[in-house]
Amino acid sequence: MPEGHTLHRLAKLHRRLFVGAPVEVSSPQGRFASSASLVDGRVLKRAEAHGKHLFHVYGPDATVHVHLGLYGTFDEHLLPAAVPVGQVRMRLAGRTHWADLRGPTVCELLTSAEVAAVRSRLGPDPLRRDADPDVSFTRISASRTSIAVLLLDQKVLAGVGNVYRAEVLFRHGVHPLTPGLKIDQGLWDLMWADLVVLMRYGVKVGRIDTVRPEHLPEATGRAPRQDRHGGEVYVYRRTGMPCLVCGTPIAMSDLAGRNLYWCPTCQPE
DNA sequence: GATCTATGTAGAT
DNA sequence: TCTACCTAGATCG
Repeated sequence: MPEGHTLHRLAKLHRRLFVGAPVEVSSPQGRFASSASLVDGRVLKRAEAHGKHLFHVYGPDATVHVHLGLYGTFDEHLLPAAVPVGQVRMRLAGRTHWADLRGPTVCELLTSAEVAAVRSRLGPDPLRRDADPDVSFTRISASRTSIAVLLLDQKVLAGVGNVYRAEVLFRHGVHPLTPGLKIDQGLWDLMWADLVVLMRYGVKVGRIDTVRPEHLPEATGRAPRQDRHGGEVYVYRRTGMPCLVCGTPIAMSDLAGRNLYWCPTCQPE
């Protein structure tokens, strides 16, 4: 379930469970074994997220960089640790809890300079206090590329994935193929502020809910709950189902290899 | 049990 | 624009 909120939630959880104490780090699967041995037993200093990237900082020259990709997962449990099941890339064991990482796109040990290089390729993250939405707007307003593609470009802004993209475009009545340069500053400021609210909520509850109460199926009697991703949304994966606002069937198409969902009536061209 | 699909990205073409 | 990566839940039969 990895959009930015998932990684920030993990960072928060790992701060609580592991930061400030020595951590046993291993790689039952073996693919991370040599790096794990370099941080095994050291005190975890910080855990933080930038966009969809997670960083476990052990020292100035030892940070574990994790990207979950499409199917990576972390799971955390109370000690004692169980025998590893399946392909566990990295296992952490602290004073009270242990955690397993499976299926990440990236799990690597970096120096602080390498971390800086990774982060320099990321745009502002709506979930970080240091984020400047104008940096995103500068790129968006200079681009003929569609806003739907720009929202997934992690250099433009970091942390938004396919669900938040679809939902924020719906909530602002923006057609996905609108060129970036047609998005004015006022609209972008509203979309950014909305992402901050939606994604902070996602960090808090651990799932993506974007539907206003008055639009919920219970209130409208219009459509059954759509729960495939664990939350309540307007358009994501609701192809052919009636729009919660106007009843028009939700549309889907492929855009740059990703599924795109929108309401043809609420988001006119 | 087999098959399909996906909230992502890098690298090849 | 295409493919590989590599996991789990949903769906099919």
